[in-house]
Amino acid sequence: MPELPEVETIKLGLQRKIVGLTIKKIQVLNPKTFQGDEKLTEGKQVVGVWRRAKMLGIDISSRQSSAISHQKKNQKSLTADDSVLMTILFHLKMTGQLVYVDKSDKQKEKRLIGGHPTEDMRDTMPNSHTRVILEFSDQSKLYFNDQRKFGWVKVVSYQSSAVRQLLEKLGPEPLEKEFSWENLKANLLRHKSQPIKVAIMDQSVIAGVGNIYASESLFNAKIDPRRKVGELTDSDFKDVLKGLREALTMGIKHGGSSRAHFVNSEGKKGYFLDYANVYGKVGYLCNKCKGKVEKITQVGRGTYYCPNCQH
DNA sequence: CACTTGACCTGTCCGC
DNA sequence: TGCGGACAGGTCAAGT
Repeated sequence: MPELPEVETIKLGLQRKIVGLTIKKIQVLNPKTFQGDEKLTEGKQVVGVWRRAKMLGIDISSRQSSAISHQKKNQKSLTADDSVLMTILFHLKMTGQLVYVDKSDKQKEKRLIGGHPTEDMRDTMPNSHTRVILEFSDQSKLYFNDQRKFGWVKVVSYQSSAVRQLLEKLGPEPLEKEFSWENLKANLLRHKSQPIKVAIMDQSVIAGVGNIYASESLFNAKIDPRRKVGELTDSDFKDVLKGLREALTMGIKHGGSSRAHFVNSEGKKGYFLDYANVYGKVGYLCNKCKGKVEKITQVGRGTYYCPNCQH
């Protein structure tokens, strides 16, 4: 499931809710989902929530409230602040969910996302797919659910080289202003013979793009997903970056994509797919040209595109 | 090396 | 209705 916009949606939700809370304990229901020492988190305070690529981190510190306002500002970079020693790192892979439940949720407010009434799974937590539960000292809980058990939760130290390597091999964040089409071109050209669709899903080229947004981005860019990176012109690279940013921004705006599993931190779906041009639309008529949207397979994954619009 | 396939898991949907 | 197979947002590791 979760690509950049979905993880970003969760991050934004959690930043509002759990920063400042103290962790009482972590309950591990599926040992294979969890790595590290959960005891290290007990009594620690959440000082920040960040996203990098499709990973989400919850920073914890034993230091009291003074650290919080400072930490809230910039959660992306690994700050030099030595009060942040540990982070709880999550990867949701295909079916992971992070659902936060506190007592006030009993009086469920009816909210709309993208004009749609939303479902709410908070009152059915935990369920048969719950793998890890973070319990906070105010009795609220954060549930990590994952039907397929591909996802993971790790308690790690920033000092550990394993974590640094994990984060360092990721490409740049596509929504950062400093990231230019020249950067994108340079990274893509390391994979000249790959089809562009495959190359933009490579996390070392750009961070956070998965199967849905790869298809949508190339539709925006009017570029055929099968074209080899080495054949693209500068104008194409510019279009790819613009298309990526459009798709990812729209994804965040509509609260992510819920094909089957994705829900935000409030247990509610996202509606980007209602606005998708090609993903999941085989046989539908293209919004732009009224031609037929087609599906092909690349590296074993479905790619959707409009042969008439994309060249 | 680059590229492909399989593995990790569970669930749903579709065709026979 | 039942059963087998394909497929599903992601990433590794191993094989060719």
